[in-house]
Amino acid sequence: MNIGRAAKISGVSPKMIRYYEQTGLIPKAARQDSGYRDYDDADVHRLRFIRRARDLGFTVEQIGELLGLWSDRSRASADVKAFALEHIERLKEKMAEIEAMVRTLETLADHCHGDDRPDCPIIEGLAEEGGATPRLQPREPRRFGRSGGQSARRHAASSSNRTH
Amino acid sequence: MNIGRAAKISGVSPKMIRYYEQTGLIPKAARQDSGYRDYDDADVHRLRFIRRARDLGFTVEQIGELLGLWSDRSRASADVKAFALEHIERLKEKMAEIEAMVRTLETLADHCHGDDRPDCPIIEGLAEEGGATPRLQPREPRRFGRSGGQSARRHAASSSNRTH
DNA sequence: TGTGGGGCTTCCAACGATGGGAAGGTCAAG
DNA sequence: CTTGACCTTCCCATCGTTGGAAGCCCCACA
Repeated sequence: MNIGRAAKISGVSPKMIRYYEQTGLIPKAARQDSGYRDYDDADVHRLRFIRRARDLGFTVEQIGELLGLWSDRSRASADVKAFALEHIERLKEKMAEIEAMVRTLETLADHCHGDDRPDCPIIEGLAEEGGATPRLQPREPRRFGRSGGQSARRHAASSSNRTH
Repeated sequence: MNIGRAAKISGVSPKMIRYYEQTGLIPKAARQDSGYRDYDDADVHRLRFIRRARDLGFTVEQIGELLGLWSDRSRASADVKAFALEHIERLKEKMAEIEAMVRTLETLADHCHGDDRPDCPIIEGLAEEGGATPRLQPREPRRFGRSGGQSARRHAASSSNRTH
């Protein structure tokens, strides 16, 4: 079947399928006479596996390991379990980080009148001269990107005139 | 003061300070005769503000808005509060997503013996033929990146011989 | 048989925030 | 004057994903 069909039934976009192939996560697809990639049920099965793993927050690199564990019929279930538990720990750390943010923000927001007067403990908390807070996470990227909004991307910030 | 000093006392790396300037988040820094960027206490104050906002999970774009709210002495505290509450909602959504992952993974892990036998409900859950699960989040990037491991990247997976 | 539209191909760029590093200028202490 | 720490600009990489351009392929319909 064509890549579009495989994409539809696996839930992985054609773009990503090509990307996974390119990076070596999946083997190079067979080709039809036309040059089109050709997928069978086993391929789609693997793609669905990948998609589920992504949905559970595994990185592509980790999915490579999971695929290895999947196809390794001699590996112990303990190996898989350890891998999963390790990942769960990472996820929980991430949750804890976000939870800390939420707690801080809610505390600030609780003290904010939220009326039409200008003084605001939220902004003051950010602007605060004293404590600095610089070593809360001295070397943690922490990122975790966006996720909610799927629409409205495009031309992010190219203006370069902000406080200017 | 030089950028290095400003970086140290604000907690924002020199790289990021230049990046923020380049993208217009902060105005162009003054320059010394040498061509070095020159920062005063107000600049550092703003950088610290930015850093705290980052630590609370705001994107650079949002921080631009926060800086606007900060310097706008006529805006209502309700505006700031609404902005913060909106952000809190996004964070909670993110937490909920991660929590769902954790729950799924823990369920799978609970059913896994974790011994030296090969059969493993975790892998089977990912490989599962039936339900598909494809429409749990039909169009959600969901990403949220890495966070724990900072070392070990490089040459991700270029082998292209995996299940091959 | 021609044609149109959709699918496929590859390649290149962008997103966001950050770090690494090269090539070169500046400064202060020895 | 040299040395080393700092600064400058510029480019590249990360990670997963999407968008788009230029060009080929395929099928259905007239």
